[in-house]
Amino acid sequence: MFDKVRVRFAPSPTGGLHLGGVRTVLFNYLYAKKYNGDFIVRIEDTDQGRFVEGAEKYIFNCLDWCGLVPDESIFHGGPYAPYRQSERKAIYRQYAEQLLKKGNAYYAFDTTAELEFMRERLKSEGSNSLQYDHRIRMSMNNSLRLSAEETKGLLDAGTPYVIRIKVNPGEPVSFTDMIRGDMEFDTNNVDDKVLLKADGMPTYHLAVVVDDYLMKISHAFRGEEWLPSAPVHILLWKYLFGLDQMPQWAHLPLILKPDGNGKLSKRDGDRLGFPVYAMDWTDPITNDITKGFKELGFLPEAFINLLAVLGWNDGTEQEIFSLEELIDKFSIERVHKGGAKFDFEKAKWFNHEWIKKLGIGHYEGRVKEIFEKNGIRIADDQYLHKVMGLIKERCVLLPDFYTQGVLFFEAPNAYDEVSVKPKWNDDKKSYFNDIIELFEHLEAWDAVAIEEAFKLLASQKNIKAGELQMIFRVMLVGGKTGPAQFVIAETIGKAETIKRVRNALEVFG
RNA sequence: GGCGCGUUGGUCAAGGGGUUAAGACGCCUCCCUUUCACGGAGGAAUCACGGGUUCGAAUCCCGUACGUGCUACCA
Repeated sequence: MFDKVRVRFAPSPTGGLHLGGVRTVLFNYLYAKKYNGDFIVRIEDTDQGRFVEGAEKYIFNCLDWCGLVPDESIFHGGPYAPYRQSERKAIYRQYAEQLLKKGNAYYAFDTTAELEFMRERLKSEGSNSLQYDHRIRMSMNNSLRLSAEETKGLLDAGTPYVIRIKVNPGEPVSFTDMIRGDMEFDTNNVDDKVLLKADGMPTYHLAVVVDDYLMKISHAFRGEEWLPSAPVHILLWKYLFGLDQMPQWAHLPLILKPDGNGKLSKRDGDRLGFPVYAMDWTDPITNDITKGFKELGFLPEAFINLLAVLGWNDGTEQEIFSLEELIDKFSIERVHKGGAKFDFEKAKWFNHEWIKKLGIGHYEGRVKEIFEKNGIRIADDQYLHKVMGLIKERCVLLPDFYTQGVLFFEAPNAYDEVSVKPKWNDDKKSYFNDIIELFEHLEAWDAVAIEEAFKLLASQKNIKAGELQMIFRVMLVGGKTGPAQFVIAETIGKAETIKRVRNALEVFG
């Protein structure tokens, strides 16, 4: 039926790109690439009222950062252009008219007020259904109830109208969802959805079906929130192109907020202190910035990984997957049916793992930027590289390289005196005065040699080396943190080590 | 309210009639290290509930509860 796997991601350019959105892209992408298929990005901007400046470009930046490169899109071109629905407006009308002609759709002239009135009436009658459907359409202002002349008259007079699908009650609708299995719907409670709006733009329902057909989409994976309107799409496929042309569906589970219940939203992230968007999003009107995973210091490899295993696993104990491995191992059938709560702690764990796993070169540039943003000029890239190697296993997010690594660039300006004071005495003071001299004459300046000299002097002076080491550490970095103190000394160099010991000596008295 | 979808530790989850019900995150204890982290060894903690079916149910069926999604000329 389809000679090639073709999937699409169809975002609306209305703001930041949500975690759930990225995961939807990811699952589509993985499936397509697994079968050497195409990944298409189509912009669903049929609601001009919600259009947000800059959102399009932003979405592609996010995809780019994630490494999920489209084969066809508004920016990548392709044989089925245009890929922006607002530019395809005329196409949809054609199909709406075809539906009209076949009797599967009708004109509706009801005003907003009339629709509201209808719902009020239904509510007061105690009806369970407030929908515009077969139960009430013959009492509404549409071409089904009106005579042909009346309809023509309204049309000729330029009366605003929409085109609605005519859903026949009792018509069987079913499809096989690749995740949920066989699905059946009762068209008795499917409403006559608007297909073409008064402004001539299609609604999502018409647009997806038409574009999926025209763009030869073979598999359509989308969020679970679309399940209730799936029967409308199936019907449209049936009326317009035939069910044998329809893509295979899969409805992905939702990503839920970590506390309580409900779909994860931007607000939850703000409230709980973690990002929900892939990258920083600046609202063009309010200029409010919403934090993204990237800017918080996530690696794209980790971001992709954590999203992939939220609702999917390969059945083994493996948790760390590269994009290539995911393409190899992904199977849509193994995606869960139930939603998953997002756990930021686990998300950070993935990033930690990827920082350790990846070569420093993968993120060195970003770390350098972070240092410079914090006012530390990196004159020597080699040195930064070396420092990063020393601290990478203790960094969870990229900015941790700064907090863990500043000590290699700047002497401490405060000391953990609470730890040092109880152990500080004249013997120790003289020890450190002597060690300075010893260091100055040390030939080889490496961790092993430094440690040997350090311990030798300790035993000569009959002081426990352990206590001295702690103090030495505080002298070098200000607190009880960081890698092995002799390694620090080696790295910052002889002159700097001596300088820091001298400084500390003055403070400790 | 109606309709849909779902429900294995706190979280992610394996498992699909017979298991001591994996593993991971987080938490706790210990070891390593006189720092922190990494690493290692342990620990606490689970099949929503009620009925069936069956020799046997986390697994199959039916209810109930709970959650969630949709119910727009938004996607």
